[in-house]
Order: sequence, then structure tokens, then C-alpha cells
Amino acid sequence: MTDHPEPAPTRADRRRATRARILDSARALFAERGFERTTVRAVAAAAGVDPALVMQHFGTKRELFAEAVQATTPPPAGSDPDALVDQLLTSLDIKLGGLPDGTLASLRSMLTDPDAADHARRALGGQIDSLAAALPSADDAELRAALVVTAMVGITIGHQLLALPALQDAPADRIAAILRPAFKCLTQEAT
Amino acid sequence: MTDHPEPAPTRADRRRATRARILDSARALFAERGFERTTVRAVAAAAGVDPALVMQHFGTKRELFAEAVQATTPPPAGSDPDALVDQLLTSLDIKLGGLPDGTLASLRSMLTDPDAADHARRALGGQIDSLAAALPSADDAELRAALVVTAMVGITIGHQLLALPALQDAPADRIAAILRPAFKCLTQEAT
DNA sequence: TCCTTCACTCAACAGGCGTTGAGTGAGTGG
DNA sequence: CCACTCACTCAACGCCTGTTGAGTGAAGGA
Repeated sequence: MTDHPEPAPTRADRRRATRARILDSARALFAERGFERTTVRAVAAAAGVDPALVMQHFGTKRELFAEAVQATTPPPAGSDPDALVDQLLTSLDIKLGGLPDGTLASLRSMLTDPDAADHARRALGGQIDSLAAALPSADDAELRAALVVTAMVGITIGHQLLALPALQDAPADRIAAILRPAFKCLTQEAT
Repeated sequence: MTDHPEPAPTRADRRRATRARILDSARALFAERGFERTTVRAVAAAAGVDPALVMQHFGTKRELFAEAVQATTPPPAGSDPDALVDQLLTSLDIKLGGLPDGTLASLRSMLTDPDAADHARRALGGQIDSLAAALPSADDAELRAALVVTAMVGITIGHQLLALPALQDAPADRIAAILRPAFKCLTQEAT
């Protein structure tokens, strides 16, 4: 018990804690309303803090957003295409259950905010490239990978952000079971 | 030549013309920037008109938007599922070539604006239902239809709104050729 | 204990937004 | 030719936004 359970939080600790609290509130609000409709004042209020403190921590609303959407899941790496698709589909479980707020915020804002669009382009590009690299080397491997990934994005949007009833009340494993053969068709070429 | 080529446009004609010009500018800007980032002033400027006139014609920015996204393509009707998918895919030709601005505006804003989200939910719900009605009657017909439609939405977003390079420089017919068998897998059930 | 540091708040600014009511001048019917 | 209609503009309002600089009071080292 040399390590006390509560080591008397120092001033720097408190500062880091409020910073984290602000960032969490920001992520939640950005995910729920998108960049434009989320005000610095609302983030501050949700974190129980003065708006000026938000600026002091992050400098700009844009930088706050950038930090909020950072650290998305790195694209999965692997050599077997079927395994990769399976990986995508099992991550669908997570996706349909509840994507991290940072990713939701990025998805939510990518159609209306240029910076968010850039971020999304890079993130999706990474996923596309790593999937394409695993596909049997054909000249349209990247195209097929892009179709798989964007189709996935559309389904996630319909389920998570639009809450389409047809997708809302379907169990995730059933969706995965239906999607699996279709994605197999997409990834293997046929003249 | 009893009908003169220019029947001397009356005052009502001019009014209708400016109204149409405003609506066109609005559609273009809403499609390009979404609801929030499009200002009434910008729409008025693009139409060569005073902002107040826009309000006089449409009452509210919201009503202007509602009118701009109205009259989307009605969901295709037909009884043969394969034909319907083909129909979706040929309309892909149009989609990838250039969706009407009204539809683009709806797509662009649906993640950040609640009204646009409602509009999109209704439009996509219609497409899903009409596709599901054509599928072999299974209890998951609606789910399969929803997956096809949302996947299509994702691909359209990636191509049209995000301009993903991997999709950007692929001919539409090649995309359709790759997608066709995959959508067939999606629409026909297999235990 | 005292003095400094600093996490945090307060009050305010400038700018842009949607929206409005009063005007104005060309078009139109008698 | 005159009076009226009406499509359209002008100037302004109130509100909300991101952002800032001065202030405040508790924590922390000497």
C-alpha cells in the first residue's frame, strides 16, 4: 500500500482531467449534431466549464474538433482477403453496437465540413488501401475494395446516424450473415 | 406563326422566372455546401437578387430548403427483383454522372439537419419498401432491401460527395458490372 | 506565512446570420 | 395620360456565434 489509492490530485492532474472532460463532451456533441450545429458554449456547458476555458485548452473550435475525431481505429492489416472481410464484418458488430464518438463525429460532419471531409477521405482511403492490398492482385482490386468500404459506410450511416427502421430492429449477426456472401462476390473477380 | 417566339413576358412571368432562378441557385448551393453553410445572402447573390426577395418568395430558409429538395425521383416500381436491381444499377449511371441538385442537397444535409434527415428517411424508406415488395417474400426481405439501398447510398456518397479517388476514376459501367453479382447475392436468400 | 503561479471565470467585442418593414420605380389597366 | 399595382431593393433590427483580455481566488513552493 505504498501507492495510496488517491494520491491527492495535483493541479496539473485536475487540469488534465477537465481537459479530458471537455474533449469527451465535445466528442459526444460533435457525434450527435455535427460540427456546425455544435457550439463552443454548448460543449463548455456540458463539461460544466466556461467557454473561454475551452479556447484556452484547444485554441480554436476547429482544433477542438480535430482532436476530437483523432485516433480513429487504424485500418486492419492482414493478408487473407476473406479473413479481412470477416474482420470488417465482426467489426460491424461493434459498428452497429456503437462506434466510438470520435468516429461518429467524423462520419456525421464529413458531408458538410471540408476539414471533416478531408479526415474521412484519409481514413477511408487507408481502409481501402489495406483491403485492396489483401485482395488477389487485379487491376480493379482498389475499386472493389473501395466499393466494399463505401457500402459499409452507407450501411453504418443508415443504421447509426439515420436510424432507418428497417435496419434498426435487425440483429447484428443476421446483418453480418446476409452481408458476408455479398462481400465475397464483391472481392473476388469474375469476368 | 400565330404564336410569337417571345410573347412579351408579363410581370407574373418575370416573377416566376426569378423565383425559379432563386430556387436553382438554392439547390446548387445546398447541394454543394449543405443547409447550415448555405446562407440566404449567398443564394440571393447567386441569383442576382436582394436577400429580402428570397424571404418574400419562400418565407423562411427552411421552406426554401424544403422546396429545393422536393420532387425527388419516385421509387421505381416493378415486380421482377432482378430487373429492379438492374434498374438501380442503370440509375447508377445517372447517379455517378450527376444526381439532380435537389437529391444531392438532401444527401449532403441529412446527417446534420434534422429536417433533411426526415426527408431522407422518407425517401430511402420508400425505395426500400418498393424494392422489398419485389423480393421473394421472405421475412428478411425488407432487411435485404435496406442493405442494398444503404450500400448504394454509401457508394454514391463516396463517389459524388467525398470524391474518393478510388471511385472517382472508374467508369460507371465497370462499377455496375462489379456491383451486379454482389447485389444479386444480397437479394436472394440463402440459409 | 507570504508571495507567486495558474486554472479558471467574467464581461465584452466584432462579425455574420435570418428576418422585417418601409420605400421605389417600372409595368399595367382604364 | 394617369393612377395604381407590385416585383423588387434598402437599411436596419436582434440574436447568436467564435474569440479575447482582464480579473480572481485557491494551490504550492520558499
